[in-house]
Amino acid sequence: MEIATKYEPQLIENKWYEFWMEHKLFASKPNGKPSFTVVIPPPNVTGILHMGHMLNNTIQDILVRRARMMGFNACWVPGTDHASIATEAKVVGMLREKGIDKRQLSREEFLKYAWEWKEKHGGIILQQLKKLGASCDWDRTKFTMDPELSEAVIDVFVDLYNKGKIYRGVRMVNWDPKALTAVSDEEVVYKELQSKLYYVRYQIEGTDNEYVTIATTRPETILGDTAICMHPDDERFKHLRGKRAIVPIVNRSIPLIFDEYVDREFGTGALKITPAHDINDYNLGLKYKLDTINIFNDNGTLNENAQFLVGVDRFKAREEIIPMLEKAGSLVKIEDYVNKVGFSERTNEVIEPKLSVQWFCDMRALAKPALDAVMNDDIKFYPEKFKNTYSYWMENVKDWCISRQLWWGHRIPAYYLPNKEFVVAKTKEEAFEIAKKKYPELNLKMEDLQQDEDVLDTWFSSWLWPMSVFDGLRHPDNEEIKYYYPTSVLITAPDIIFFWVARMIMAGLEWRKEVPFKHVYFTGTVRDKLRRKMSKSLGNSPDPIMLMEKFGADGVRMGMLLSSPAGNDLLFDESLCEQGRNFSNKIWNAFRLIKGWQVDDQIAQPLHSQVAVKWFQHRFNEVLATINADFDKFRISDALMGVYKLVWDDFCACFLEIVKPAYQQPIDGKTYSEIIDIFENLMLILHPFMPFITEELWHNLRERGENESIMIAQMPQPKAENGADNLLARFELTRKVVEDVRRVRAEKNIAQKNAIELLVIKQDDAETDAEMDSVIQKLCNISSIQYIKEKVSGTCSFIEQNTEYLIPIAQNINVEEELKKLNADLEYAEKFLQSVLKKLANERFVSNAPEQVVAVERKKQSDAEEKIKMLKEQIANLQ
RNA sequence: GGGAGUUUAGCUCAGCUGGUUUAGAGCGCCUCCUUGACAGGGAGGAGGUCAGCGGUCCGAAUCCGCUAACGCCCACCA
Repeated sequence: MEIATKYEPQLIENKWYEFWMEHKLFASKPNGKPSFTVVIPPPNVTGILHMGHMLNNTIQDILVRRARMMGFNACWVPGTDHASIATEAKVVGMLREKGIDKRQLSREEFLKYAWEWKEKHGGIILQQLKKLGASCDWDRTKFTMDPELSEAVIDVFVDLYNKGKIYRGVRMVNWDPKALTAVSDEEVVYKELQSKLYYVRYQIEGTDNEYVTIATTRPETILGDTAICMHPDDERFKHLRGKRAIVPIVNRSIPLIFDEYVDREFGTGALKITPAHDINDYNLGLKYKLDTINIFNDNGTLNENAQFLVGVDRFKAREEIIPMLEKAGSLVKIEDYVNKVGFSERTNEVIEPKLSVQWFCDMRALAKPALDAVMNDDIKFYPEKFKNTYSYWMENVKDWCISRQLWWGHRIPAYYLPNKEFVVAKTKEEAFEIAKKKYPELNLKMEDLQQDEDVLDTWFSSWLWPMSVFDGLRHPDNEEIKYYYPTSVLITAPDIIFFWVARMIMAGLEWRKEVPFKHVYFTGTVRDKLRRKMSKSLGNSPDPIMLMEKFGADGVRMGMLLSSPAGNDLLFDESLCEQGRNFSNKIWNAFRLIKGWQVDDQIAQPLHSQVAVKWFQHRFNEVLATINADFDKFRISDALMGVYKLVWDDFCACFLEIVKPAYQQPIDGKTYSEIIDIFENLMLILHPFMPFITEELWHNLRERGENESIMIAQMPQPKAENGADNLLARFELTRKVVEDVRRVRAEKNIAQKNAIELLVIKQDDAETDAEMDSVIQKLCNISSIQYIKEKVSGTCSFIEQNTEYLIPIAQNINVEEELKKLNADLEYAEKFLQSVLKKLANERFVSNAPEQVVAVERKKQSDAEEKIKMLKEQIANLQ
């Protein structure tokens, strides 16, 4: 059989993915087995795959594949999120390119375009996930705006409203003047900006040249000022009590008020108050019953209320008002100033605090049980530190602004009546019935009901995701939700802990009285080598599809994992994928080697192969136990590294080198079949990490049925076997001896192909180990191992576990070099002995430390003394 | 301003309740090897006073304080 010398992932990845799909190996239905459920964090429906998704979904796939092989009924539910703001922005942009203005369209027309766009571009990301090997049950693919899921959203809204947890209110909200919608507090990101602090003086009413000077970063809002505020204890302003000031330019008379809110140290100690455009000013406005003058249009331009600069954008107005202030003699000075400005996460537009009527959800009662669930570990966070972040937010949770002034999303089921009242109901018909009963005097007709124009925040549907994908809200007793919920683990990024994780927990407890998942694994942020976040605008994010074409999906999966402990940022570098690809190739070639051997059943199994097989089985169990422990702690990178080293170092570099038959010689049948078993086990434990290559090789190892797949094969479990520790320890010593021999070979330039002799100094009563000797002989190309009683000349030597090994060499010994080496060893040993003696000489150590620890030190001492003695003898012999 | 972190080899990180660790891994680096699985390889090797200072202890990378540097999260400072 001809096998390519290099592993070519392109040739097999599609083949196996199709095979898995065809045989419905990802599909899950409730059955008698225990369930292992994961719901995908739904990516934006119009999004494309980025490195964060790669990391996140690789981890999910590993856990799901492993669970499946461990006998669980594994179900990974895929889907997408409608992402109202992001998607609507994309659609608006697309329409603009076509020369269509959203404002010219009716709601229905716009939504038609939006759905068309969604059908065309939606779900690309799910196709991309298939390249990665994601074993999602695709038949279950959900979209947050699917009819059933939408119905659940509306049900939940109505339910919360009826419970009094949803209310409508005038509030200062974060307004995005670009998206023309309110956004929640969590969707605002604050950035430091280099800006200016403007000092402006306001004339005191009724005086000629008495002024009060304020400092502001937003002089354009002066046009909406309705007061000036100072600290009540500030001596500088005592004389101004009860007076009024004149707003420059607009010449409005406003009161001077005194409140402890003002920081006397800042600026001049006097603060201008614009209740319509600043949250703090708004609160002061409420307290002192100030006028509220809204000077901005929704798009951030000034309106008629401003009287001046009408129609000018807020930032342009900020520039243009300066000469006006100067002309009025009001501008005192301008200073450079660094402050923090809120930006919309979605559009990167500067947020404008805006007073408006919005829908809110009261979070306090919902938060309490959700906080407890995490604090008492009903839900475990990995890493644990996120418990703190979570508890702080939950304890200080604020009401959630859930309305968005958009069209793409779930429309709020509130219906307004001619009398300005409204009713909330699932459908217009139901609302009509309720309204008729409530207001019989209105003689309502169906057309009189006007549905609220707003849609709900995207997260108001995502927080139901673990329930709604199983239709658990509309039909709480259906088989699916009872079987799959709560889900097993959620894999997500820490930046959506409040947006999503916290709210899912609240929703789960509110509507199912049960947590939505038992474990939450927070991945790190994927950054580039310079620690910069990967982003489209920086252009520092590699295209995952290209990466997979270059290194293979298995290689990229491994690359993603190699350096990503939970919660730590991952500094992504292509070279990690290269390492993954190299590993694929290493495995491929190990397979190639084995498949290239001729098998001869007539040959007896050599001792060294017998030992190697036994050793490897023990070693496999040992490593597998640590891998399982790593998985229990969600230390997935460590688990992968464990498999990596087992395959590369133990299997390829050590095991195969022992059992390898001589060139062009056949291998005995027993060893061969044992190697196949071992290789198969390695493929099994590696499969969750590298699904494609393992499936390919698993099929090539032996005859398989048409429907067989490694995906549904059974994962090996570590077996405790007698004598394992002893064998492993003996083998460790053997490996050290092998290394020593190789070092001597390297130092003396003796090629591996030239056989050498090994002499071992042993006392009469000392035991020998023929099994391990056979391994040493094989690995080091040693013609014979002889036991002797005394040192002979013309040899190089080394010491392991107080046994001296000698290698006769043909060439003359370089005494000087040899002495130098021995003296270095001696020095090291003596220093070591000294440190041990120092410890033992300390009476308090001997009396206070546990006996065991002291015994260990004593053993160290005698070993070191023995070694020093031998080294000294060697040195004496040379001189 | 508050909170929670991080700081260990050139790079990325392990090191769990202090004692077989005069500190480990992967990658990188250096030297040599390489017509017999794999140069995407093999063998060997060099790299660290565990950020700094102080304390507790018989014993500290590990526990406690302070200092410094760097992320992160939260917060209404004009």
